Amino acid sequence: MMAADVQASADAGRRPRGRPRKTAGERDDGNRRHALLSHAAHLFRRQGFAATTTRDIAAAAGMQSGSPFYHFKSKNALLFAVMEEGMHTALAHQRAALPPETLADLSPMGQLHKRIQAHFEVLLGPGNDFVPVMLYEQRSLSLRQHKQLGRLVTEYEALWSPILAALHANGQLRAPVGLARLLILGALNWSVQWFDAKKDASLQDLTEAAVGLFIKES
Amino acid sequence: MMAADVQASADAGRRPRGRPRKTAGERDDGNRRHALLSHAAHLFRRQGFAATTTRDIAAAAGMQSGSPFYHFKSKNALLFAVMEEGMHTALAHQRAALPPETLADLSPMGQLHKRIQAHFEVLLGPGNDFVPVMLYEQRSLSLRQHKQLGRLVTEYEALWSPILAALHANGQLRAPVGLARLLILGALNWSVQWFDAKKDASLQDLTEAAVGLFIKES
DNA sequence: CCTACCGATCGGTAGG
DNA sequence: CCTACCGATCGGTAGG
Repeated sequence: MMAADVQASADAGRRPRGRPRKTAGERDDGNRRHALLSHAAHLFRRQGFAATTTRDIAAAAGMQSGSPFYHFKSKNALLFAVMEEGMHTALAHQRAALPPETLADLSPMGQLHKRIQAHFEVLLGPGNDFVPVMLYEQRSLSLRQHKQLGRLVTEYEALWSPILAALHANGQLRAPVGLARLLILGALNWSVQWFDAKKDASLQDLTEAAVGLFIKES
Repeated sequence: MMAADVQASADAGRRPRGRPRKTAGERDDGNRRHALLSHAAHLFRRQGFAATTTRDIAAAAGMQSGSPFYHFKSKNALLFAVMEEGMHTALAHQRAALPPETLADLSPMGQLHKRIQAHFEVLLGPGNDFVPVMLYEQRSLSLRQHKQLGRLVTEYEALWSPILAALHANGQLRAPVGLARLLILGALNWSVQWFDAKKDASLQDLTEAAVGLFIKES
């Protein structure tokens, strides 16, 4: 579900006990590193970046307080890595949900429906803390980090613009395309604040409501 | 524009120089207290609550590091006071923009237009940091604070529901009223993230775009 | 509201 | 990745 869980422990031999020791030739770097990432994402989302300590993250991953800095050069680098993974997940999910070669088979409204559905799935699906962190913690990024992430964000927005332009041309979307995109994505992103997987509506209900809200009768 | 700027220094007599000293009988409590509030709002918005120190706030208000605690019992109490003022401002502005007795003169769509415009004015108008802080820092509230603020939020939402219900009955709003309200307010609130008073559109453009996006032709 | 201060915590590092 | 640690900072308080 969530990007790559690189190689776990391939060599499942007897281990003395206690913490796993890496023997020569065994590389589980990606393993521990990603454990840090995903606990960081969870804590950043719940408490915010500034209110989360590197000790919290280390403890959640079962490490000692200094160990995160073996994998990441700073707390900030950890945040950026979380956000980058969030964007990559979102982009991959959108591309899988609406592959370029199937575009011709769907009406603009059908395409928007797919986009909105995929957006909600990544944003509100179980265990996806990476994207919410990306949306709500950009303030804590350095300027260069912000610019670098901005490239991925632009890429993501570009997936929406042609669809909205077609709807606008159709008369199914009033409002200038640029503002419409910002308002629509805002409506979707804000759902992180109130959507509760238990009560409330399902992701499907949400998707229908959003399409109905934005799109005029054909 | 921004709630109450209680009594400034009524007794504008000669002051020795240096910091103002309160002589017996002179009470400028509200004055300094509100200076703290408004600098806190500004810093909380720019840096986030957790990343802002009480020393930052004190310095911005021209005080020493311990002085904010003379006015507020904790950093958290300061945050709550900022949010409460934010909600009171928003409620007051909505009521002024669409007084109950004028409701009958406007179509549901005209009413929604007024509501959206007033919302943008408070959210994006100059010097209004209180509402953005309220929207984006609720995570840092205690449970009782959150509940107390929740009452004001409910009050605010109640200003929208009848209008949306009327539009729904009219056929001008597709999507269930409850979800529509959440999605619409989300679209508006997210504008804090991207609206730049300089470039981009004006508040007026934004309002037109939002109404056009949500509402079907009459 | 200032002065002077405390205890606790935090991000990060050396050295293995 | 752990151990042991440092310098800096932070929220808050006593006492005036």
